[in-house]
Amino acid sequence: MRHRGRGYHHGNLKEALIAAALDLIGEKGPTGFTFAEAARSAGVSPAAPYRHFRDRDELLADVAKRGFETFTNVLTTAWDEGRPDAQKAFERLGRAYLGFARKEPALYSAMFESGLAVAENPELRDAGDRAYAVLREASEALVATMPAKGRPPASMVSFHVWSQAHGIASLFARGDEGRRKLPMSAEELLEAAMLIYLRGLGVPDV
Amino acid sequence: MRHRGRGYHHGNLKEALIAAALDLIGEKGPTGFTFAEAARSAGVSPAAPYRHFRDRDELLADVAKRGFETFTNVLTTAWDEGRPDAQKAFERLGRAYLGFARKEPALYSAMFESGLAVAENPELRDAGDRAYAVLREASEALVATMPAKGRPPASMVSFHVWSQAHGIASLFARGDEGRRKLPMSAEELLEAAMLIYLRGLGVPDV
DNA sequence: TGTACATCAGTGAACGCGCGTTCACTGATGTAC
DNA sequence: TGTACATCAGTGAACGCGCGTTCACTGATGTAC
Repeated sequence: MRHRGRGYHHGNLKEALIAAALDLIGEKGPTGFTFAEAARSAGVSPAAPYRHFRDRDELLADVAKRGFETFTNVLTTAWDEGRPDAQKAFERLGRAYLGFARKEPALYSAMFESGLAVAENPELRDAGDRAYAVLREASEALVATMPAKGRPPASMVSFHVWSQAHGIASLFARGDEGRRKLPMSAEELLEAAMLIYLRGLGVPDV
Repeated sequence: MRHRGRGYHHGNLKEALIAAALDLIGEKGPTGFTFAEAARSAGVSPAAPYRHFRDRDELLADVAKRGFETFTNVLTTAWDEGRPDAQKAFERLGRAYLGFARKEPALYSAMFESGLAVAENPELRDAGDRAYAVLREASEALVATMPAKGRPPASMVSFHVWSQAHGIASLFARGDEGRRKLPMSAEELLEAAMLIYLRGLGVPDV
């Protein structure tokens, strides 16, 4: 874990490469970063990254995996086991979702717009599943506040929430130039959508 | 408009380049296509495209613009001026949205995931605005079926619908390997979301 | 504590490749008279 | 109708560039005895 001096050995190259990739993705999008440039900005020869990653895609997948892990943490914290009540926690969850997309555009695009075949990579898929599991858990808790009769399936609710949040994030809350203009904040838009949706579900006291 | 023979002059190179770009985008995503390859697959020297496009981005923008135009037509046809009633037409509109994303993944990704700064390009922005205008018009018609008291703003409704449809399209209905698995069809998911949302709005007879 | 040695994580030079772009050019087409 | 000429849309060779990747190598580190 030494960094100073930087003699022949870097000491922390793997992390440095991931950090560099993150910067580059932030600047040019997930397809715009190159292995060679990541090496250069880590101050290392172009052959060095091969000691840590088979190829460019493996590095990108690693970034996406960390993205999902961070995302899971952010969402879990926001959900906070549904305290003080499912609806309040749900609203926090939505804000946290957008906040992540906005503050970590590089991670978000590596996770959702990099063209990586998430389903083919077990580690990546698991990391993604764990993030989704938080939305799923929250949806279950929310559905449970409804009268047992006529409860919608929690899986459907979770997919609705996910795609609504993702749609708003990628159209209106992305951190780059692809963002569309909106006459309100993305957070307000999502919150309104969630309120209307929950009322439509018949969740009490919305 | 001659095509046969293909002597010294191609006769229709601009269109051929756009078609080639579309194929390449479909294969490798909007960032994966190159000017040179488009020229090659149009059967023309690498310098030829410069007679028709300033650079790669201008070609990409042209593809995206055509995408928005086609999209506008598809949505307009589906909406059919709200016949036979706003709700039925609205449902058709949603299906048409997903159908377009599914059938034309190359166009869809050029339009929404190419990293083009749509706002900076007037032609592109106008084309995008025209597509959005269809959603907006439909939202207005829908809102108009509600009692005047407590009508939600049509603009908000249109943004909700757009982002919900876009979220489902880009997570679950895309035509490439980035697609997530879903225990139902994307169309069913969107339709359910719209029904719940409309009920939440208080649209009568949902 | 010292030494020999295995292992690890870098180097740097080299390669082939495809891309974007420019250039002087040339064949085909359209038009004025 | 024919001819001269301007214009247009291509050619193909060339360039510099950065990338991905391989290779034999070497400096640093850790460990067995």
